[in-house]
Amino acid sequence: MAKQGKQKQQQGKKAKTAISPTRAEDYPEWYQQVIKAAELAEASPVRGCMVIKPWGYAIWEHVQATLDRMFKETGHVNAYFPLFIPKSYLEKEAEHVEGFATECAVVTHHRLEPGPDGTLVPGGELAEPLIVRPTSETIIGEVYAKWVQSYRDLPILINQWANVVRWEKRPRLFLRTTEFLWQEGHTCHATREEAVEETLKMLDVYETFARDWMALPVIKGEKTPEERFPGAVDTYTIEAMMQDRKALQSGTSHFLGQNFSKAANILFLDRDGEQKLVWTTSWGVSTRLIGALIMTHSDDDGLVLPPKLAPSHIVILPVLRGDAPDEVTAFCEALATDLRAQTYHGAPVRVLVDNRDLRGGEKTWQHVKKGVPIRLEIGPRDVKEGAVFMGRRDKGVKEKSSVPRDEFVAQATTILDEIQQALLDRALAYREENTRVIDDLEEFKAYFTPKNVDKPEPHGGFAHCYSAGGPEVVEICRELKVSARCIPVGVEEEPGTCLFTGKPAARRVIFAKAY
RNA sequence: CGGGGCGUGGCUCAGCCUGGUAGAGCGCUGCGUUCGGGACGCAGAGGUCGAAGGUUCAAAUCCUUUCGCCCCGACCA
Repeated sequence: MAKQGKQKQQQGKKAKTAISPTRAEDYPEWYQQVIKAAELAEASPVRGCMVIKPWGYAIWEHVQATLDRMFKETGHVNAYFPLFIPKSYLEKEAEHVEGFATECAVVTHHRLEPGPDGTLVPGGELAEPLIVRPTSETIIGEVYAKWVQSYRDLPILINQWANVVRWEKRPRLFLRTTEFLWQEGHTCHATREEAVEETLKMLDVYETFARDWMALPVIKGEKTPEERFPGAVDTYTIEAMMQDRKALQSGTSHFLGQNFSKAANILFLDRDGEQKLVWTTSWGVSTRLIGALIMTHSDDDGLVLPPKLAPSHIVILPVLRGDAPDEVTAFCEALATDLRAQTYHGAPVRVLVDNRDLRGGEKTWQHVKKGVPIRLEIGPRDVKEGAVFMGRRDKGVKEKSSVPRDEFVAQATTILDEIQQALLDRALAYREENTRVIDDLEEFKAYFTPKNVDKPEPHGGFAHCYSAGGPEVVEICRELKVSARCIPVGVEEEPGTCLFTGKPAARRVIFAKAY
C-alpha cells in the first residue's frame, strides 16, 4: 500500500502533463508528441510521406467541406486535372521551372519487367518524362488555352482538390511532407483589374476561414520578391504565429499576371476585336493548416480543437461501474439524441458516446489528448440528479462542473461558440504580446537571438520594421534565421527609413522566424 | 547534399568496449481483485538482434560493405 502510494505520487509528479516534453521544454518534440497522442497522423514506410489517421483526416474533411462551400459561394466550380505533367509543360515558364526543378518526382518508365532474382526493373522508357505535379499551373494553362476563345468564355473560375508532390529535404508531419493534400484554384480573367480583385478576394476567403473556423488569427500580406511564388507577379499570404512565435505561411493567393498565359498561349478575342492574353490567378491551402491548428491551440495536455472543426464536439463518458449501469446507458443515449437534434453552424452537433470497456481515467485522458471540446462524465449520481458533469478542453482538465442536464442541452451550442471564441481570443492575445515595432537594428538582433543557441527556447515574434528590401536586408536576416514574412495589406502608413540600409522605405514589413 | 547519432519483440531501450547463442519497462491476451478519474496481482503470447559478406569451435557483440531512419544546416505550401 505504502509502495503503491509512493509510486502514484511519483507518477503524479512526473506526469503532470499528458504530453511530454512540454512546449517550454522542447517545442518541436512536443509537436510530434501531440500528433501521436491525438492520433492525427504517423510516419509511413515512404520517407517524407505520412499516414493521416481517421481523427486527423476528419479534421481535414471539415476544412474541405467548409472551404468548398465558400469557394462555391464566390462563384467557383470544381474540376480535376492530371497528376502527371509533361516535362516540356513545366519548362515553358522560366521562373516557374527554376523554382520547382529541384523538388520534382519524375516518372520515366511505364512498366516493370522481371529482373535478376525475382526483382522487378523499370521497362518501357517514356519518350518524354512525366512530372508528378508539384502544382498545376502549367498543365491547367495548356487546357485553358483550348477552352478560351472569346471574352465570353471568361472568367474561368475553377478549383481542384488534389494531392501534390514536392520532394522536400526535411519533412515534418503536416508542415512539410513530400506528398500533401490541398486545393488549388486556377482562374482566368479578361482584365488585370479583375484578376487582381480575384487574388485579393480569395485571400479574404482564406482569412475568414482561418479566423471564423480555425480560430486562427492571420495577417494578410504581400510577399517580398524573395518570397514570391515562382512565376507570380504578386504573391499574397496569410501568416499566422505559432506558440513558439515562429510564423507559418498558412495559405497563399497569387496574381500571376500574364506569365502563364504567355507560356501556354491562353488567348481570347476581346470585344474590341483584339487578340489578348488572359490574366490568371492561383490560390491554395493545404494539410499544413492542420499543423497550424495544432501549434496554435494545443497545450501540454495535447490537442485543443476549435469546435467548428472538431470531429466530435462532445464526448459522453458513461461511468458504468456503479449500481445502475442500464440507467446510465439509457440516460447517455437519450442525452446524445437530444444533443444531435441541435444544430451547430449548419450541421447537427457531433456527439460520441464512448462505451469502450476502458477505465474511466484513461478514457477521459484519451479524449483530452484528442482535443474534444466538451467532455461529459455521467454516472449513477448524475442520472439521479438529472445532471451532467462537464469538462471543457479550453479550461483545466480538473476544472469540471455539474450542470443540470436540460440546461446543458439548451446551452451546448452556446458553450461550443464560447470555446471557439476563447481559442481565437487567446491566440490573438498571444500574437499581440509577441509583436513589436522595431526601429533599432541592435534591438532587432537581440529580439531574434535566443539565449540558448544550441537548443533555442521560444523567442522573438513578429517585428514590424521599415525595410527597403534587397540583398543587404536578406543577408542580415539570414544570419539571424529571420525572413520577411509579408507586407501587411490594408494598413495606412507613413514612409520611413530602412532599418537595415538607412535608405528610404515606403512602409513596414513583418519579420519573423518561420517554418 | 554536408555534419552528428541510431538500427535488438508492437513501442522505448539495456546488453556490444572485455564474443559463449536474448533481457527490462510499457503495450498486448487470459483470469482475478479494483473502479467518478491516467489501477494492481498472477499467468501467457511475441525477437533468425536492419541486410550481406568475413574472422572464429562459437558473433547482437569483432572487421568490411550496404540499406534505412532520426537530429542539426542549405531548399520549400
